[in-house]
Amino acid sequence: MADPQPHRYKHPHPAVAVDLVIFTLLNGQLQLLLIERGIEPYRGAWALPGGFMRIDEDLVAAAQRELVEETGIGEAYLEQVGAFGQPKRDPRERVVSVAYFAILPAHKVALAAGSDAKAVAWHPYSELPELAFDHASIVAAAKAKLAEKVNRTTVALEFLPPEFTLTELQQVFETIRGETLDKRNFRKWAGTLSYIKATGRLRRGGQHRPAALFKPAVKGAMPIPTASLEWTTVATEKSSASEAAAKAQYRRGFEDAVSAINKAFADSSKGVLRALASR
Amino acid sequence: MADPQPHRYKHPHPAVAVDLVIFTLLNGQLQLLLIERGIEPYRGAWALPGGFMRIDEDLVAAAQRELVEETGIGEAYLEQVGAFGQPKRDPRERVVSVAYFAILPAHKVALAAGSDAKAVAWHPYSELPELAFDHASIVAAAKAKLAEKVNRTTVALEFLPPEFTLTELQQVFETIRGETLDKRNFRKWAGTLSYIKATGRLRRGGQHRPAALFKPAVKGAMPIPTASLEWTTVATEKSSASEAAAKAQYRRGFEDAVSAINKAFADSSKGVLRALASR
DNA sequence: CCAAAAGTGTTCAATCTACACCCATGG
DNA sequence: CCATGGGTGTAGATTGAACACTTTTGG
Repeated sequence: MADPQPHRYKHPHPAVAVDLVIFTLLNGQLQLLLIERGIEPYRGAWALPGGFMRIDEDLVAAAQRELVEETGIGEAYLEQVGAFGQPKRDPRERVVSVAYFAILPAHKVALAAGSDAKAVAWHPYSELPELAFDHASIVAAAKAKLAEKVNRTTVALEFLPPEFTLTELQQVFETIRGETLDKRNFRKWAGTLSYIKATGRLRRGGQHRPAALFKPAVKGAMPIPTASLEWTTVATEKSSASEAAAKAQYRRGFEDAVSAINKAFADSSKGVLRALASR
Repeated sequence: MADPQPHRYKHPHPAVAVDLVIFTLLNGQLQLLLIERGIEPYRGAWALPGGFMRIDEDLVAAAQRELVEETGIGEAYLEQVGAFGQPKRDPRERVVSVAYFAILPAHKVALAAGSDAKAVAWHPYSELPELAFDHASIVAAAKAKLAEKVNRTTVALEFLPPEFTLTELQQVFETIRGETLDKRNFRKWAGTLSYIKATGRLRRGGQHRPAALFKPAVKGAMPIPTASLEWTTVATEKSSASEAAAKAQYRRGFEDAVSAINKAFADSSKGVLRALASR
């Protein structure tokens, strides 16, 4: 009863943790949520939010639970990045970590910051501090993953509020791809997308012409292939038929060298968007 | 000492297993290696080869070890598919499984079969039996992964011997993509690939014109992006500079519904090869 | 009337796709 | 000489990429 270590196994078992790479777009920059560690090891270093999987909990449920704990937000795009399991990645105990990446839309980010007593902060992806454990590798893999998917699925919408302008959509692509896109080509291409549609409403903002508002054409957060109308239709049917399975999973990248290759890879792929890059 | 369960933890720990989806091309079909289970649960069912990760062993090392144990082959392309961790996926104990897929070249497959006392057999992907556990999901995810990568990296070469003809290369693409390709377009495209080069030698086989032989242009098994020469060059430099990190990792697909979407996805992506499909 | 972002078309280049016949060999 | 797979080019369609000015609003 009072045994401090009541769980016994014939063979040694590793711990299984879930780490989250939570992306958002803030101030025109791709940012991610980090936690300052209050305990050893790596006390004072920044780390990805995460925690141990419970023994009766699905991996993705653990990721979702962590997301809620850190941000207060339960509805967000969540996708597996992969498993990271080098023996010495955690000096205390053998830990296999399954990384997920999440996307928070900018308009919900206010809620997310400071929901907890711990030191939690958004950091621009381009100016990350040194990270604890192997979290730099995880982040690199998640970013590669994100960059690839944004061109070929609807995940860009996950960064945006329910109504958005084409300029905002363009900024999502520009920020994640890290390059500027030609406005006319972008809008021409956006016009072919079946996953957004005009609301007919306008947003009147600053001292300039009001912008037409768009919204996702499909309800639900399931990111779907972009390219052609047929496929989009197929995917849509499927996704409504299997709402419960709606966590697409994905994994790419490993160490810095490999993720550099992966970056080249993503860029060189004939993504739907490649046409849009301007000089 | 005689404690049958000497490993104790404060919190319950899952077991971590590694499962392998071992692909090859045999008789013009994509096939994968399955093991007939001799013990409960799922006794008599076919399952993916796999086993538990050792406590001091890297995940990928565990995968490699399993690969050698099952096939006797240590050198093969190996890539992470992702982590599968539903609570009830193994009825005995909580098991989180990290799946890898491997590619064996046809000319080594003879070695692979029957290397063990267990019932081991190649099964065509198109006629798989019922699989134990959630292995059907794992296989679907691995296949989606494979189909996507074959269009955008050099993994096709992993199916082939060190020297091969363009027809053989075309068959790899056709088999994995599940469609026939136009010979002239394929060869035109293959001519632009920087990752293969002609050996100058010929293979004289049946009663027909001899075929020119090609070989991989880059040594080492690291699969690299295809699209443009620049990127290929970059990737090549990187890959030789980081031989140790040469296990690219990747994960996509989850359950049948999602992997169906993923299939649509892969097909709809403007892959390098799309031009080659004939009616 | 001025600043600021929204919005809009055309042209040229590159790649995609479809399609049919001759070639070299072994038997 | 014939059966078999190896090998080759071209034209039309589609998509990619570059490029600059007008419109509408708020202040």
